[in-house]
Amino acid sequence: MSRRSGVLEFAVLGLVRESPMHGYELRKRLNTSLGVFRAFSYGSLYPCLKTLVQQGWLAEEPGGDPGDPRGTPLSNRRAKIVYRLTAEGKERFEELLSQTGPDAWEDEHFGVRFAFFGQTSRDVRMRVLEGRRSRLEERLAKMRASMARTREKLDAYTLELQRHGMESVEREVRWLNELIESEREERDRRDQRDRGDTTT
Amino acid sequence: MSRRSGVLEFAVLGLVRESPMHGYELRKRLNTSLGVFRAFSYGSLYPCLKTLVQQGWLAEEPGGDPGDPRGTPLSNRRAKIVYRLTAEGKERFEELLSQTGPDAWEDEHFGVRFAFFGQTSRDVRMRVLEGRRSRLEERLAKMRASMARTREKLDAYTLELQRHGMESVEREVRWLNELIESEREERDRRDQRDRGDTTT
DNA sequence: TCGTTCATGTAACGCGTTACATGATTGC
DNA sequence: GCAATCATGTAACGCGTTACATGAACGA
Repeated sequence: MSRRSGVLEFAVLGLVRESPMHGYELRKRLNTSLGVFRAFSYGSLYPCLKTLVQQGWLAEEPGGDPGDPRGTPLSNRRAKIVYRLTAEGKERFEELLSQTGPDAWEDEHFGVRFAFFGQTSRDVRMRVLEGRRSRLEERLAKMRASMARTREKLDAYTLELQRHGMESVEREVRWLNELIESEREERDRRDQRDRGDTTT
Repeated sequence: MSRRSGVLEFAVLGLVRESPMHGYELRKRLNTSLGVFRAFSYGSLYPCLKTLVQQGWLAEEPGGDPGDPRGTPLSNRRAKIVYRLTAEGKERFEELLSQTGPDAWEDEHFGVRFAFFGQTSRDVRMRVLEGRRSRLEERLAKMRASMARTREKLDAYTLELQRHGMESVEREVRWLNELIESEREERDRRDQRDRGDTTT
C-alpha cells in the first residue's frame, strides 16, 4: 500500500513541476529556494525519486543540464538524470493540492501547502488557512488550560518557556487572520466586479 | 553502542528527578506540564523506561500511587510501576545538563534544556543561550542570502512564507537577547554584592 | 454491570539520517 | 595532476508512531 504521505513527495512534485531538474539541484532548492522546507539528505531524496518514477509520476531523462545553454552533448557529457513531471504526475500533484483534510494543517505539511498556494484555488486556500487556524486555536486552549492548572508550581524558566511558546502560537494565529482577511477581501472585490460593480 | 542521545531520555530523567512517577503520568507531564515537549507515545516511552532501568539510571518500584495518601497496599493494589532516579541516574542527568555542545542548540533539545534551566549553573545557561543565538543568526544569514538571490523569481505566497519564517527567527533572537541580558545583569549584581558593593 | 479512564506493554512499520562507495567535471 | 564540488546511489541504523493486546480500578 505504501502510504507515502510524506512531505518530500509533495515538495518534489511541486518543484519538478516548475521546471525539470536533477536530484542534486532539487536538494539545494529544498534547502534554500523554498526557504521553509527542511534539508532532506540524499539518502531520502534519491530513493524517493526512484519510487516516484516507478509510480509513473516522474520521468527520467538522461542528458545535459537543463539550465545549460551550450546544448550539444558532445558524447554523453554527464551522468546526470533530469527528472520531469509526467501527465499522471501533474494529476497526482493537483490531487494533493486539492486535499484539505487534517493532514494539511500539520506543521510540516502546512509549510509545503502554503509554498504552493500560487497553484491553488482560493477556495482551497481559505479552507487550509482556516483549518490551520482552528488547529492552532485548539492548541492554544490546551496550553492556557494547562498553564492555569500548573502555574504556581513551576519555576521561572519553565514558565517563561511556556509563555514564549504561547506567544509564538498567538502570533501565527494573527498572521493567519491577516491572510484569511486579505483572501476574503480579494474574493469580495472580485465578486463585486463580476456582478457589474453597480455600487460606487 | 546505543547513542541514546534522545530528547526523551533527558526529559524523563529530569521529570522523574523532580518526583518519582509511573509511566502513564510521566506521559501526561511530557504533554502538558512542560508545555513545550512534544507528545511522545507509549510506544516510545515504555521501551525508553526499560532501557533507562537497564542502564541503572532509574529504579522500578512496585507499589501504590506515590501521590496517594491512603498507603496500605491491601494486597497488591495495582500493577503500577513507580520509577525513581538512582544515584547514577542523577549523575547522568547532571552530565547531560552540563553539556554545552552543538547538540544543545538544536530546536528540540534546546526546549528541554531550557525547561531544566532552574537546575543549571548560570555559566551553562549563558553558554547554551548564546550558542542557540549564534545558531539562529547563522540561519538568518542563510535565509537573507537566499532571499536576495531569489527574490524576483518567486510568487507572492512563497515570499510571504519566507518573510514570516524570517520574522519568527528574528523574534526568537530578540527573546534570547533579553534572556541573556537579564542573566548578565543578575550576574553583575551578584558580583557587585560579593565584592562588597562599595560603589553606590 | 458496564463503559471510561488508568496502566502497561509489544510488533510492525514509516520516514528519515549517517556513513559509505563511486565516479565525472571544473578550476587551479 | 590534484583538489573541490558536482552528482548519484546504497545499507545500516535511529527514533519514533500506529495498531494491537491486556487487564485493573472507578464511577454511574
